Amino acid sequence: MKLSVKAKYGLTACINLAENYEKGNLTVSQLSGKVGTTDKFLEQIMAMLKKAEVVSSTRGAFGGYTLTKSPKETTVGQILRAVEDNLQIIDCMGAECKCNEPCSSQVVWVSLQKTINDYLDSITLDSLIKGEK
Amino acid sequence: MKLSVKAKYGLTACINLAENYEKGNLTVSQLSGKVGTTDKFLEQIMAMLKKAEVVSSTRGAFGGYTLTKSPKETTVGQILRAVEDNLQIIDCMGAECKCNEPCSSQVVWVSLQKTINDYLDSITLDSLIKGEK
DNA sequence: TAAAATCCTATTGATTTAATTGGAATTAAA
DNA sequence: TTTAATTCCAATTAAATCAATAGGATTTTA
Repeated sequence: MKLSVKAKYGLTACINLAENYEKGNLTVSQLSGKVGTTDKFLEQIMAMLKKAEVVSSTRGAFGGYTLTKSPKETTVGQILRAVEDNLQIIDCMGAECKCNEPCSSQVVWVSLQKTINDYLDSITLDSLIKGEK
Repeated sequence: MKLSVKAKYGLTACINLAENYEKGNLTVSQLSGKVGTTDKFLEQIMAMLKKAEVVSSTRGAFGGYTLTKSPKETTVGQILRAVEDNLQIIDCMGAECKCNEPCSSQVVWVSLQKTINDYLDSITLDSLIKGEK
């Protein structure tokens, strides 16, 4: 049950955007330097964050990305769900389950999923950049 | 962040062993029928569970598998860690982290890891087969 | 009009997953 | 003592996913 590097790069990028929230835009190439990946790969990750409305962009020269909402209102859960296929831990969880019979372990997947989402939604970017637990 | 099918097959197998705990052994081929996979694939999963001492085996004719400890003492966390590479959600988490600087998001990975493990260790096989939440 | 930037889409190489295959070793019963 | 049933061990493979690379189109400011 590994998180992909998109989670790591996406969260790190958003932490940088949070630190810069009052100051304005950051470009992909500014962010990729901080994050430690290529512009082209981070572009794709930023596109996912934008689609989920976690970040907003302005195009053209002097453009870049900002957080859509303030660091206090942006949670780690919002970010990770945007870049990690909704953080879904298993396919077999709802009506789309292909099991013959309702499987006895499904209650575990459903409750674990909720535990993960609730926990990650309890962490805001603001708390992270202020170094709170 | 998907669980593999080993998690699903492994947990389902263990639930079946829990239901049979007073009655004795179950063979791989009995279990694979319940679980919905092939004998040969389930064999590999049972080997992982055995290595982690979640299950015990007896070889030869009339052999098979049982839970090492009672359903009350066996947790879902023990099972999933056995078959899912210790449930480790990201490589970059301890001394082995390859980051230049200690990354600002590491606190999230460490605390999420603990949240997942603690939650899954709070669920016993006994509670599952009795249908408790 | 030129430079800087996001946006869009396709391809690729490496890794991981989910099996499949073929047998060796062990044990109980006939 | 042989046979059938079973776990144990190790290698291979096909398909899927991941992480990146590539090439350009579009938009905006100076």
